[in-house]
This record gives sequence, structure tokens and C-alpha cells, in this order.
Amino acid sequence: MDRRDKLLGIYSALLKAFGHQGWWPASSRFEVMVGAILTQNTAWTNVEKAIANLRREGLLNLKRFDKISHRRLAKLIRPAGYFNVKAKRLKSFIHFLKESSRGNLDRLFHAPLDRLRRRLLAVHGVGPETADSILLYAGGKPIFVIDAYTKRFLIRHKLARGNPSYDEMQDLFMKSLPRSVELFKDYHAQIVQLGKTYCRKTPRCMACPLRDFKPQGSFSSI
DNA sequence: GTCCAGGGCCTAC
DNA sequence: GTAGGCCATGGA
Repeated sequence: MDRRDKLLGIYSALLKAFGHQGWWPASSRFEVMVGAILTQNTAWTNVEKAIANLRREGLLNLKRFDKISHRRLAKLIRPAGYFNVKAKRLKSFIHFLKESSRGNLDRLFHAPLDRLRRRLLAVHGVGPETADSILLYAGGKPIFVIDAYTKRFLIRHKLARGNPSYDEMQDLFMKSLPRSVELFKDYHAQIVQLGKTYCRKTPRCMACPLRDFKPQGSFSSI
């Protein structure tokens, strides 16, 4: 079984077990981008509380978000943790949106993928995972998101070993899978669901939808 | 009380 | 280029 078949087989098994995940859970592209920064190293349940605060205050749009003070923003996003760090990062991101496209998201995402990714990575507080989450889930760009769940998944299923870099892991998916935005979106969401449900505390659980994919087969080097 | 969550920045070496 | 410290809340 080559890597493409194994990855597609795993996706098929996850989809059957969990159903479509419908990611990203947000009502606008702006909310996706705010959520992508708020969820850095943070449980999504805590991000939801912060998003709810911002929504209640009518701040989930660029114009109103831009006017809020650091102090008030930090207070509203407090449940998401690292609130001082994230308030600063959100402000930097809003500044980027204004400077790059005057807040016009259609114009922002009209840019070529590689160029836009480089510009996002230049924003303070936007690293590879956050940039790719924004590109895929807000921009509808075909790029695969790598996170801590994905890294554990790849190592556990012998698709990677050692300490693979972000780019290596991303290449592994993108060079093997069809270039489909919907597949990339749902595959990442399925991996997170798998990690939350089975693979963190009970890696050998016989109810795991991937039990038939475990250690069998040869190692696929990156 | 301890551990961890849908990271990224900064500094030291 | 990479290892380690730092940022912080809330649920298990």
C-alpha cells in the first residue's frame, strides 16, 4: 500500500466513524481568523467563551474590532488564556488586514497562495499553523494544516518518525493527496477529532477507527 | 493538586 | 537551527 492509498484509506475510515466535521466552526471569515489566533495552544472550549464575548459586544467585524483598546480586548478574550499576548497578536493582525487590503477579504484572498502565505507569516503572532488555518478555512486555499494532533498521528501511524518539521509534514500530505480544499479541510478536522476521542489517553483502544491501520506495513520516510 | 489544550516569540548556545 | 522559557485560562 503506497502512502496515497494509506492516507486515503485512513481518511475513509475516519469519515465513516465520525462523519463530516464541518470545519471551521464560525459564521464568517473574520471570525475564522480571530479564532485561529485565539486557539493557539488553547482548548477550543475556552476559545468559544472568548468568541462569545466578542460577539456579544458586536466586535466580530474589522471596523469595530479596530477601535477597541488593548485593555478591553484583553479582558474580553481572557477565557482563551494568554490574553495579553493574544490581544497584541490580534491587533497586529488587524493592522495587517488594513494595510494589505483595506480590510477587503475578497481582495486579500485573491492574492496567489505562496505570496499570501509569506505575508501572513510576516505578521507578529502568525506562525505556520495559524497562517495555514487562515488560508484554508477562511480563504478556501488548498493548503494542509499541521498541528500537534497531526504530528502525533503521523508518528503513531508510522508515516513519519523522529522530529519532523512542519514543512516536511505538510509536504507529506500535499504531495500524496489530491489537491482538494474540501478534503484538506475535513481531513485535518478528522485528525483532531481522532486525537480528542482516542489517541491521547488510549492509543491502543480497540474501538479506534484506525485499529486496522496500526503498525502494519512499512515505514514511509519523509 | 497536576496535566494539558487546534502555537509562536524570544533568547541563548 | 534548535532547545528551553514564557505566556494563562479552564476542564479532566
